[in-house]
Amino acid sequence: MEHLLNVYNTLTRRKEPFEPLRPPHVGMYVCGPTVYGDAHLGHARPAVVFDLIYRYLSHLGYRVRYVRNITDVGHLEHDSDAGEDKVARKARLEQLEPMEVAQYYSDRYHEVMDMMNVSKPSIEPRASGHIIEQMEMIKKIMEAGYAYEVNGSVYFDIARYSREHHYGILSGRVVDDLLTYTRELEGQEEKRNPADFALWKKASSEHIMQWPSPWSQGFPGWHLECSAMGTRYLGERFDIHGGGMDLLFPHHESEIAQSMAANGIQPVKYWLHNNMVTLNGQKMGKSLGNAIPLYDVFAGIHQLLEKPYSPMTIRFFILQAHYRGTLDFSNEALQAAEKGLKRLTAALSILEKLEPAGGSSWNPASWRDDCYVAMNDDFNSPALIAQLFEGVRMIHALKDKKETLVATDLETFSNSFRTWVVDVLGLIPETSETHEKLTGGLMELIIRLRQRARENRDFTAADMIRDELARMNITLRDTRDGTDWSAETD
RNA sequence: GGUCGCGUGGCCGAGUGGCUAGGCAGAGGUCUGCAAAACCUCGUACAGCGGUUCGAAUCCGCUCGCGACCUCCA
Repeated sequence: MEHLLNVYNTLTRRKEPFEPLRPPHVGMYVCGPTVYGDAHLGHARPAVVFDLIYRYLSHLGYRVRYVRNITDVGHLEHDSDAGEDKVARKARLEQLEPMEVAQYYSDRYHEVMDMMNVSKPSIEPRASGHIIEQMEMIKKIMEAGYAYEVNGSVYFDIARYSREHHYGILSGRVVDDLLTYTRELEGQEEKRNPADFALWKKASSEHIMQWPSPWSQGFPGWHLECSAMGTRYLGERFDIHGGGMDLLFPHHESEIAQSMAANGIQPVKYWLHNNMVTLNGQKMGKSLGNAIPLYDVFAGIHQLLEKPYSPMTIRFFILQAHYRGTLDFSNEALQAAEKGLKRLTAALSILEKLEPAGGSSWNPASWRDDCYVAMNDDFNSPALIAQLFEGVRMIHALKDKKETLVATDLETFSNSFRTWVVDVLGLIPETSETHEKLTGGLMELIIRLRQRARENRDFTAADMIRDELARMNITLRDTRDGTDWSAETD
């Protein structure tokens, strides 16, 4: 497995050669959605980004176990009703079982992810299904002396932990600052220190989701589920942990602390974080009313959208930016992405029809190598896409016979181009095979009829065919050697 | 206030010491019944001010602007 993949590790704040702990296996854990609402544009980013990483690692030959959790318990609504679970709160409002809500939004999440061709994780564990693992971890942390119980709730003891370990190793926080930071919040009086976080919370009587435990009838703290499920499925130490930058502190920082306390080992070798999404230069947030649900994006029914944007357009748009930079959504930018994607996928079908020549005028292997150079530099998908557009130019040049490739070179180029676009970037015109075959046959017939009309200089008929097809979003292009067609795929 | 990051041509977005990123939009041209596509050519950008250097968008400092996190938001 000779390659030179470098990844930016948040833990060390630098790019490092990627060397898995147990090659060829790679364990990757990514923080998934909290299922109490529909996924919006902000959720699309980590899903697509870590899908890219998963696909690329697999492409390199690694056997990746990709774990992405579903949080269906434990998130507290702190702004209004103190100590109430987000899922529970929504459930009460809609008079549904909490699990019904979680199931509904899980299904909706999966649906939009499928539409964007986001690969399913190898394992998708639910927090509510791993209460036992979480309680076991709390016990270990308590036995090690890093947690204390107050009134049925268990808190992680930051001050104690900081004596032997570095709380802040990931986020760059200074513990002394955290400990002296005296911002008063409700329900803090039980903690020895404001920086301490809950491992287990005693549930109030109206709290719907609760489980029995040695400490109280209650529910686990939020940071715990990822530590417990990551350990369960990937081991005490695994390769990659991903998520949004907003989770860096306190969530991921606390995960490290919990695992260190329970298992005595740094749980993750490479921490990868995707940057945030903005809309028209503005932070995206529910309170600002600009967190557009993906369903609305695909349907184009939001005020801020001029038109619908297809799932593939959103995917492509996300991939056109590097994952560690902020990404700004705007109509102008999305429309540019839409056209660029169209050009890229159109090249894919031209590629299939190319004929080999007697000689090669250039070397596709070096083109392919440049693609690897791009991706090996911390998954630089925008650089890869730039390289693919060079490939598009070449495809057109080959079609026009301005460049040539012998059969073996053409195969190399064709396979490589297709692999990058379809397998690694996951950009795929979503049509079924039989459907494609039928359409192809029909289109061939229509084009032949129109060609006959043109030969008879019956341009009225010829244009009518083209215009009617255009109304069905099918575009005809007359070229020197026949007529091409393409259809919108959204 | 603390920690971290960012500011690139009309828009988006790579690049991190010398060599055209790329996409979209725009202009001109080739092709063409028309159209569309494709192809060719064209903008000489890097927040501001200093400094280091033979040479800086790229390193250093300051200023301005933007953003993330600071108890549960991807």
